[in-house]
Amino acid sequence: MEKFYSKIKNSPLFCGITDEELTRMIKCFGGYIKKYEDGDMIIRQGEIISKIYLILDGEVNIEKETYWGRRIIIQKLYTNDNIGLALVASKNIEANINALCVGHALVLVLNYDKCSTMCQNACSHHSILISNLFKILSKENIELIEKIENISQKTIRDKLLTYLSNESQKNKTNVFEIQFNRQELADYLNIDRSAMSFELSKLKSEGLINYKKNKFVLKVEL
Amino acid sequence: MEKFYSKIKNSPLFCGITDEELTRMIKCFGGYIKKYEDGDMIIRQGEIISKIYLILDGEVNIEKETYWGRRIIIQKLYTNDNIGLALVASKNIEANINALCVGHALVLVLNYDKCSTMCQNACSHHSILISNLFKILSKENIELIEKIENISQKTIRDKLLTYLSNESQKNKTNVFEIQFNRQELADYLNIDRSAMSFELSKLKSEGLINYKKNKFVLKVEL
DNA sequence: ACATTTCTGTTGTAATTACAACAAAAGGAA
DNA sequence: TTCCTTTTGTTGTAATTACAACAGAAATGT
Repeated sequence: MEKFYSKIKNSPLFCGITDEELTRMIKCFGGYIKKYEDGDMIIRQGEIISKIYLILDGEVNIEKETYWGRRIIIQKLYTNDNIGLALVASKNIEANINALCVGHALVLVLNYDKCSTMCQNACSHHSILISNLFKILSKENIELIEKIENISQKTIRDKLLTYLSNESQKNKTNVFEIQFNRQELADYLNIDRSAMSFELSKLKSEGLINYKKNKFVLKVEL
Repeated sequence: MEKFYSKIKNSPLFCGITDEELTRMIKCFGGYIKKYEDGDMIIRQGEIISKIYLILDGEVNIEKETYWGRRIIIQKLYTNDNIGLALVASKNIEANINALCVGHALVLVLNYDKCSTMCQNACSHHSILISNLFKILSKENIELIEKIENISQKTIRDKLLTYLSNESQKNKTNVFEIQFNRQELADYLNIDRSAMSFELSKLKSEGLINYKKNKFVLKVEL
């Protein structure tokens, strides 16, 4: 556990918390590290979540399956991201998503219940943590709205251009790498993969974009 | 202002805060009440937001306009909801949405900056407030994911059935009223209004649903 | 190197949708 | 009531998409 402290300390979750406090907090939270393998479900739709999950290493997809069996990718999470954070605040709400491990992953698991009941006002660090939770959720909120923008476009072409434009802005350059492979991108934008590939080719042949594998160049500004 | 205290006190934002504390807080936050009329922009895309907006009365649409001029309705807010809460946490982020008043509205405006800088550790109520902010954002987060589920369905029919099913679950009955008129619902689900009307008629004729104006009966379970 | 698997691109067709134009219904104001 | 406006429903057509089936490229293992 101790060898991860430097990593944990640098996460947004524990931002502003000193080393000594961190040690106390992890004990107080009953924190432990869990290893996940490819395809493992970290959170399953319908579960009640009372733990905070912090990704120390690896990649996690937040997904949903439609009634008709299609996969929806809500978002992709990486190191320093929290999994299903919004679910811990409301104690009686069932998870509305699945969290799936992609490849290997290391996750710090904290018992939020323990904290929120035990140290209500006792621990000085508790208020820092809640403040961090607020900031993290804010960021996630803004990202979800961006995703809504991406998938709300009318045509495949518009979805791609909006998505690429948003990625370009986030990377602050028109040359960037995207996080999804083609199938994942299609499941993120809710479109057919082959139709998407076709449209990508068309955009390339028209000179609006260029790409090779996951490296993209956006040659137009929206 | 005083006459709104009972209303303000019952909002999730000030949940768990006593009357005396409330008075102090509103003063400390530089709180005031603002009136908006139909079509007024409460938050405009691109603005830096440092205020907390609490709807005391009325209806507010969170919208976005696409590059190609279509309207996207992200969500609809009512009394006790906060407008653009996620935007205040990150001080340098531009608003990614518009907040439009629908009809008349009364909004309590609080200066979050003032609070977060002045009473960092001084006010006991500050930590309660942050904790409330976390809970509110969590709920909003879950609602955004639900919206993503709704609009991620493949066909108009699936979008409608998923949306109505989710509404039915939230209302805990299969007879319920929806918040949108037809055009708004179409802009929420990102589909053409007339095509949606057509599909609604079809669903009704097939006996899967019934409706009259905004009153719906869902006769199937997804 | 080879074989095998996974990922990506291409094409044709049937299904679905957007759009426009219009009709019908509902609601408000005089 | 009548007129006018807004909202909702209907229909035909052109555009877009999903889907299936396949081909080619890239990655992986032996």
